[in-house]
Amino acid sequence: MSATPSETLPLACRRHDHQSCIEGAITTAAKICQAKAVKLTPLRRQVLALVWQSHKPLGAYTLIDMLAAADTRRVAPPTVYRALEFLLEHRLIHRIDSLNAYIGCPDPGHHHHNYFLICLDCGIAAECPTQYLSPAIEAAATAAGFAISSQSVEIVGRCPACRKHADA
Amino acid sequence: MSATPSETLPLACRRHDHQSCIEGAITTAAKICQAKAVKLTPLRRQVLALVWQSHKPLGAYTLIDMLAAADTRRVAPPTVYRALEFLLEHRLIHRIDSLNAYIGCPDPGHHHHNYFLICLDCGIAAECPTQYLSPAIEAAATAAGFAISSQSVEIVGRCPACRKHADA
DNA sequence: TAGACTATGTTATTATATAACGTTTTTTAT
DNA sequence: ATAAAAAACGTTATATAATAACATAGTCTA
Ligand SMILES: [Zn+2]
Ligand SMILES: [Zn+2]
Ligand SMILES: [Zn+2]
Ligand SMILES: [Zn+2]
Repeated sequence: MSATPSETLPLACRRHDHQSCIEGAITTAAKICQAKAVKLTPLRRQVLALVWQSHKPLGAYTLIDMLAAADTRRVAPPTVYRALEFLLEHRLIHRIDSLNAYIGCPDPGHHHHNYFLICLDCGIAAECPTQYLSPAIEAAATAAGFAISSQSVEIVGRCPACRKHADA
Repeated sequence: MSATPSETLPLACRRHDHQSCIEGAITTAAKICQAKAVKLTPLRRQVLALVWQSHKPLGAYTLIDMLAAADTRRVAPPTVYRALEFLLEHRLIHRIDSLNAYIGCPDPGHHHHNYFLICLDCGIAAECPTQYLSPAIEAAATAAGFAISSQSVEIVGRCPACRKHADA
């Protein structure tokens, strides 16, 4: 395995202060919602925080269980799906189609696409920088005469950390 | 809209003799299965033919309904899912994660990835040539230190034919 | 404060997929 | 040819993901 400069390693794959991931995500979300004059209600905020509990995508029903564990109240599916819908609409989270799961967006301020690197060992999903992929996708669509409306890339493999373990 | 040379237009988007798509797919599948010494049973062949009824991805339960309509016998989900699993395993079909649906592979002989252009108007899904995307995806994964195991690109938009209608 | 609107609660249902086990058919080994 | 094994398919039940339809509560505005 060739070394990868640590600056290019996805944050999700590096040791980091994850608490500040969570706090930053909530703070940013609050700002964005305020700017848009939409409401980040307690429920929506709580679901966002739960989605951010790790860098692993979580399913809707897992979130329901987590809500139940946190609150001693069990919400029904529509409740959490509505919160997810809101968070998706305002691009605060992404949906990973191949996993039926949801993950926090680390950069909701800037419009970008659904590009993910997903580790089949540890389950983390890291957003994939746009620079390599976006031009290629546009070229492919243009060549075929398609007008792009949305796009998604899901690369499944083994993350740097898990590769190290596997090698050892 | 800029003109696209018709040679680069996906077959799915052009007028064509679709009967020969179906027949070609079955013939090729039969050859591949023979070469691998695996069995393209009547059920598997029938599911493959149904998947190929159009260039639109079909869900498993739609296939069950189509089997029922064709045969006056209704198979249970596991039956069709097993056939789909076989066809997926031998790369005779692809799964479109964003649609929970399945589509025939026009070139099962050559290993390639799950790259699709999907029309949100007419529903067709065209395989996307590898040349633009594959290097970009490899570059993105390498930069992040990921070892790729599988990859999928789903570009949703409007196909050339539907763009024409929309323009008119 | 009435009316409109938004958000959440509640119940039921739909859609997608798999587990577990039984039967039939095909293949392989004797 | 026949027994054992494997593969394919049938059947029932269930898991998992998502939404429809309607009720209630909170919020904003006129
Ligand atoms: Zn973090
Ligand atoms: Zn990993
Ligand atoms: Zn065709
Ligand atoms: Zn179309």
